[in-house]
Amino acid sequence: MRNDNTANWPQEQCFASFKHCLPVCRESVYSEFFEAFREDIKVKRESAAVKNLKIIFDATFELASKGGFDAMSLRDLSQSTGISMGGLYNYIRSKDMLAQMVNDFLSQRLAPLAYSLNLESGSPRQRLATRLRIYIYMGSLFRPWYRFVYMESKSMARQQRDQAKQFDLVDTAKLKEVIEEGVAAGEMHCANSELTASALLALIQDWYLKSWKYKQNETSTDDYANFLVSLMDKLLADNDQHTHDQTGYNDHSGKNNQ
Amino acid sequence: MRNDNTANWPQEQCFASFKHCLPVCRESVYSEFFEAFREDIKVKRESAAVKNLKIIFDATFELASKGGFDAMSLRDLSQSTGISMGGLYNYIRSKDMLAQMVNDFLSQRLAPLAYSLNLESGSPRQRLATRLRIYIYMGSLFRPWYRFVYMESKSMARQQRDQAKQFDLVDTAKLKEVIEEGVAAGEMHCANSELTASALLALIQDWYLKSWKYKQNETSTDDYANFLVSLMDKLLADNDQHTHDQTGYNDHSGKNNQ
DNA sequence: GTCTATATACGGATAGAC
DNA sequence: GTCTATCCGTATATAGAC
Repeated sequence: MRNDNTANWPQEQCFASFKHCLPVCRESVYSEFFEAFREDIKVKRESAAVKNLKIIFDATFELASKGGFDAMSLRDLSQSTGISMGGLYNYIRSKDMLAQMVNDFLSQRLAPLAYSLNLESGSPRQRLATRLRIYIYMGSLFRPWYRFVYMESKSMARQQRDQAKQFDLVDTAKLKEVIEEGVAAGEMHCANSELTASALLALIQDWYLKSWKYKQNETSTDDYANFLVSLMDKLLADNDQHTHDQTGYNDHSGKNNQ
Repeated sequence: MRNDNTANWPQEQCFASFKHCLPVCRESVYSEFFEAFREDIKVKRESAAVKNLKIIFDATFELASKGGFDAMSLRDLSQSTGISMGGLYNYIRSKDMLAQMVNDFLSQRLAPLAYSLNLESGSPRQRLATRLRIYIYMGSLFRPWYRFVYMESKSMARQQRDQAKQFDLVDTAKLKEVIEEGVAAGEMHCANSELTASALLALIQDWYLKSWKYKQNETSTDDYANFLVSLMDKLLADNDQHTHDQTGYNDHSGKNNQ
């Protein structure tokens, strides 16, 4: 369903071009999903399965987003999808597994897609900007998935829970690494790369966590990505003229960080 | 239990001085809580009530932080507190009310405390920095309360849920207002005050949402507050030399914002 | 003021008809 | 492949003893 001039994304960095290069789109995602979980899904006819998977998981995201996954009963889900309780169990092994499927699919199938794009070319500054954009674009495309995993990972088995924290740390570390390459190259300035990377990640997550807010004030995906990149540029600017004076406030920034 | 040179906080802006000026501390908070909910609490002897309220709510925060409020059963809570099921119902009207008490106490009692401090003196830049610090310091003092309300507001009654979003918008608007004063005064530069305010709020929230992470990398409250203020200074710096060039990327920032 | 025992309902899961 | 009917555990909440 997609072309694969995948390796050449950084041509013109906007949401539209990103979608065009990514090998999966919002519409084809449940075909991938079916393939990933063939073994667990009792229904074997692909057309029927894909159709119902979409109904079931879209409804799950909807219901879980108000009240949380734990508050959602399978009876709610049954009613909301029009699929009977017994029917649901042909698509999921258990309620817990339903959550785990979302988590696993996002972390093992969707998120890695982004890394199939070419991330390693260009200056550190360019690579950092590209990374930020990819996170935002992925968040826009698969927002309910990201949101669900962020909000509900705590409800999952210990293994998944630890994994979620691990991903947070890994993502932070990756951003930090590029920042430090930029600093080493003399292209950036940064007093605390750990906290700066953390902040960038927090702003990435805010994009899919507070979609209601950004929808309300009509911030588009490209608006947000552009804002985030320009924020990054300001944070990492190399002007040593430390902006304003510190106006009497004690700045212990030397103590920051590990 | 506290002095009240409340009106003069912005003396030396660090966590220690903030705690000293605030009329409530972590230890006295459940006395305030008891007073706020006298009517709902069947136990009338204050000493016993305050002691058990602390046990009950601290345990609630602990249990809700892993698994979520909805996944926590009152049996869990009973076991964890050493108070019987029947006993618990002398302190709360229902499980739902338990969550609502946290929400109401934070929004009506704790959060307003910060506004008793003097926020209106100084330049816009100073006032903005003071606001950011207050949010961070309040987050450090009452982290479980803030965390709970952020994570569990979706599980509450519609009224509380809408209120939580409302507070987010109000906080954003307040930050935005000060930013725009700074811009008007020629003290700051900002292309999109709405998104900038949103970003600052997201970073404030990250402080109490990801405490595990900041504990792990040994970022202290003052470290984070200082970082956030310096980040703000960079974002709002008035140098029109737009940092780096945009290196081939299309920047639609003119289209940003509503 | 705190406990034990219990009423009542609801949720997850499955068996078996169609 | 989907539905209905049902089992059974667990949850909230309360009544009443001490």
